[in-house]
Amino acid sequence: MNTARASSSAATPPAKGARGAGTKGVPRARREEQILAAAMDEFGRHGHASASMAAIAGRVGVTKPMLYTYFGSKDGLYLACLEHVAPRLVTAIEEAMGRSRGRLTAGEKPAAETPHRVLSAVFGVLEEQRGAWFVLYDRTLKPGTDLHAAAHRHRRTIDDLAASGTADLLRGHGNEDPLDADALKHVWTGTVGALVGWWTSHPDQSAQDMAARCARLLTAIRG
Amino acid sequence: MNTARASSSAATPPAKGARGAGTKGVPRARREEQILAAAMDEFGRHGHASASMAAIAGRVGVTKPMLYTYFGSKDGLYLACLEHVAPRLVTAIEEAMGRSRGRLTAGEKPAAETPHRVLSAVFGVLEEQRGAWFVLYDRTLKPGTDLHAAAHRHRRTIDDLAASGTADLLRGHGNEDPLDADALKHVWTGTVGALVGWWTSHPDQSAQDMAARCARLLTAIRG
DNA sequence: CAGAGGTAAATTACCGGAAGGTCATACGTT
DNA sequence: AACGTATGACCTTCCGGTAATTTACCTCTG
Repeated sequence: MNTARASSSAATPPAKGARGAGTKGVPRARREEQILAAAMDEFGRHGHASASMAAIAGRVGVTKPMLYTYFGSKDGLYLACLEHVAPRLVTAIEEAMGRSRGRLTAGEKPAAETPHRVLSAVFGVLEEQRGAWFVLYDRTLKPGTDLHAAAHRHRRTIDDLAASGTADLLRGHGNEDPLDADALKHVWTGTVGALVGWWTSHPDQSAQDMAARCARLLTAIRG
Repeated sequence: MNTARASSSAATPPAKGARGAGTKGVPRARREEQILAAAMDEFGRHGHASASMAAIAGRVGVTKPMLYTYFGSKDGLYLACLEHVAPRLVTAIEEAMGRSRGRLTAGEKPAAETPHRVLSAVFGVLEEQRGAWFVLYDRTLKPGTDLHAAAHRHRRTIDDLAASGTADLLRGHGNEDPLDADALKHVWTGTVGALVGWWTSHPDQSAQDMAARCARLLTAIRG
C-alpha cells in the first residue's frame, strides 16, 4: 500500500479538521466506486431530476468537480449507474429463468417457481444497492431525452425477459392478446419495484428474508 | 357566456399573438379547476420536485402569478391536488369493497372479485386524470417534509383499506405475519400504480377496457 | 541522495440559467 | 369608483458546469 496515509477515511462527509486543498488521493478506481454507490442511492431515492450533484459529492466526502472530472456530467454519471446495474440484473435474472431455454413450446407449462427464483435473484443483486432498481425504472425521466432513451435501452433486456414470462403464463390460459401480455409485464416489473420499495423502508430485512417473504406471499395470492 | 372572447383557448401554451394585460376573466372557480387538472397531470408525470409552475401555468394559458394568487405556493397547489383526488378515490374504493362490513370474521373468506371491483372503481375515478394516482403515490417526495407527511396522511385511508384486504387474504391462508401483510399491501398499491402507468401510455384504452383486461389478467394469475 | 519536474487527486471560486416567488400595474364589469 | 381577473418585470436561490490553482506522490536525473 503505497498511498498508506488514510487522512480522509473515505466516508466522513466534511472531514472538517482536515487539510485545505489536495490532501492527495484515494485512487481513481476506488473513488469511482464510491461515487457510483452514492449516486445510485441518490438517483434512486429522488429521481434523476431531483437528485443533486452536490449532495452526491457531499455524501462521498468530495466536491463537485471530482464528479465532473470522473464522469463528465450529471447525465454521464446517471448513465454510468445504468451501465453498472443493468448487466448485473440481466445476468442474475437470466440465470434464474434458465436462460438456455427459449420460449415455451405448445404443451409446455411455465414453471410455477420461476417468479420466486427471479425475485430472489433480484434481491441478491440489489442487497447493497436497493435504490438501484429505481435508477433503471425512473418514471420521472422526461420522454424524448437521451436519458429516457438510454434507460429504456438498458431496461429492454430485462423487460424482454419479463415479457417472455408473462406471455408464456397467459398463453397457458389461452390468452394470446399482446396488449394483455404487455400490461402484465408492466405489472410484474411494477411488483418487483413495489417489493424493492418496501425493502428500502425496512433496512433490517436481508435478501433472504425478502425471498422467504415473497414465497409466502406468492402462495397466498395463488392459493 | 359573458366572457365570450376566447382569445386564449385554454390549452394553447403561449397564446402568442394574444393581448397584453387583463384580457378579461374566466371566473375563479373555473380557473381553479383548469389549474388543478393541469397540475395533477404535471405533478403526476414528473413528480413534485421536477414539475414546474411555469409549465402548469403555460398549459392552462395563464401566467405564474395566477397560480400563486389562487393557491399560494407550489406546495399549496400540490396539497390542493391531494385534497381533490384522495377523497374521490377513497369513496370509490370503499364502495367497491362494501364499506359496511368491517374486517372479516373467522370463517368468512374474502370475496374473490374484490380486487377487480376495486380496480374498476379506481379506473373510473382516474379516467380523466390518470396522472393523479402518482400525485398521491409520489416516491420522490423527500421524507421529513410537510408534503411527504401530507401525502402520507391522504394516502392513509386508502392504504388502510388495502391493508384490511391483504390481511384478510393472508389470514385466509393461516398467515398472521404483520410484516407480510404490510408488504402485500405495498405490492397491491404498487400493482395499481403499475396498471395506471401502463394505462397512461395507452391513452386509447377506456376505463372499461382496463377493467376487462384486469379481469383476464387476474384469472391468469390465480389460475 | 537531493532536488527538479511530471502527474494524479482535489479544492476554491466563480458563471449562467432555470425555477420559485413577489410587486406594481393594467384591464373590464358592475 | 371599486373589485376581480390577469400580466410583465423583477428578485433570489439553487444547481449544473468550468477555470485556475494547490497539494502530494512518483520518477528521473546529476
